[in-house]
Amino acid sequence: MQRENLRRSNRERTDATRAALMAAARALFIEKSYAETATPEIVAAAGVTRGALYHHFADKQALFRAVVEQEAAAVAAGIGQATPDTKNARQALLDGGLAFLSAMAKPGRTRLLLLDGPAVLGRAAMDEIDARHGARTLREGLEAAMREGSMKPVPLDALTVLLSAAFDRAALSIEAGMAREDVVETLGALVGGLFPPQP
Amino acid sequence: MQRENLRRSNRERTDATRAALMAAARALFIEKSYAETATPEIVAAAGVTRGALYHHFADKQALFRAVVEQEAAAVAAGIGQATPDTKNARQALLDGGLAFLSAMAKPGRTRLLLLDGPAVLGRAAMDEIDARHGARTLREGLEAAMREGSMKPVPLDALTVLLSAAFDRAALSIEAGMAREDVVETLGALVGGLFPPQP
DNA sequence: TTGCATACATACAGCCTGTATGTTAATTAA
DNA sequence: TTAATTAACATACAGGCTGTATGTATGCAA
Repeated sequence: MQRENLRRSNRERTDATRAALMAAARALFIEKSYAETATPEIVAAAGVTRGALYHHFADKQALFRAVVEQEAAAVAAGIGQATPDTKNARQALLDGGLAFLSAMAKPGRTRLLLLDGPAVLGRAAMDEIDARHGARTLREGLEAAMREGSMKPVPLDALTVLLSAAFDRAALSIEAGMAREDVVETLGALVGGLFPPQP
Repeated sequence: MQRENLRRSNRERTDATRAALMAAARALFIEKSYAETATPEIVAAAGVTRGALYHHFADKQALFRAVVEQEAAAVAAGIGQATPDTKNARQALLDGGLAFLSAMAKPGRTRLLLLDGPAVLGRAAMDEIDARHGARTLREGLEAAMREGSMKPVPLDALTVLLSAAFDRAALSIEAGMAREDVVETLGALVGGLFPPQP
């Protein structure tokens, strides 16, 4: 009856157990927040014991970090896939932004990446995480636009961070019920304002 | 020895105890985050017992909410004080933004209002809190600018939320070590972009 | 001054996290 | 192939924390 586990290599068992833990944790963290989710619940949902959890992850926070990291990678993948980058810089930026909003529309991602993530891991850690995954997209888009000369020259790091914050809040607001079209129009105005009209 | 408390009215005792609890909690929440601060620490720092805490606040989260509310009010007061609103709409917006950044520079405010607040109380609750205190400033500034006709017409709610997010992240970034002048310049470009050049 | 409400202090129950210890199966060395 | 080692768990335990229940003393109102 338990035999299903027996004839698997260690590597397979590890992968399966970690995946089960991360899936269960993800669902609960989304449903009830990190703080209100207890490890006994997680392991029950994953069908393992707390021993397995603490064997594979240093502590509850490490499990959370793994989930967040996986989610950030998924968002980055969603954006990268939807960006054929064959247009002018301004349009590419907006298209990337829309892809970001679509990716963030998957339920729970805003809570993991924008609410609990910064509080549990710290903003510096979150910055590092999405610098490693997605944020390059935005930064490179802005850099390209500035080099091409169509955009006002402003400090690149600061602009990346501030626009990123606006897109983050855009995702949050849409999830909270604000009209997506209004949010998108406003993002367009914000980004468009950085491109002076051609004489 | 304990006599200092005895000859005070109930109202005075309540005020003093609540203030002591909130001050102690504020310091610890800032130093170590909400999650890592235990109520025994708080009451020890405040010089009372947990009985007093749970007499005056429903639970730990209610104490946190009171601290956050107080802090939001302080920020709003700081902004309101520094805004003589005698200039054009665009300059008034930027001045208000600078006042916001100065107010948020007080140590710990970013953690309370921008990191732990949204995670512990939820973004909806935070929105409601600073709608009740500060956010009106920004919203009204934008509304004035749009009515005056100098600013592009965009959905007001969306613009308020997105610019607010940018200012929030600006405060966070400055605290994290980013050059304030770069951040301010970029905010100026972002806001300025919403004002089309006069022909 | 008598009775009730307020402002606490103390004690307790349940839960949660992280660690220590034990057991079985897979891997590696001989 | 077998012996030794390590990985992958499961179980038991120690401390700490939260919220509640209960007890007590002081302010206040009649």
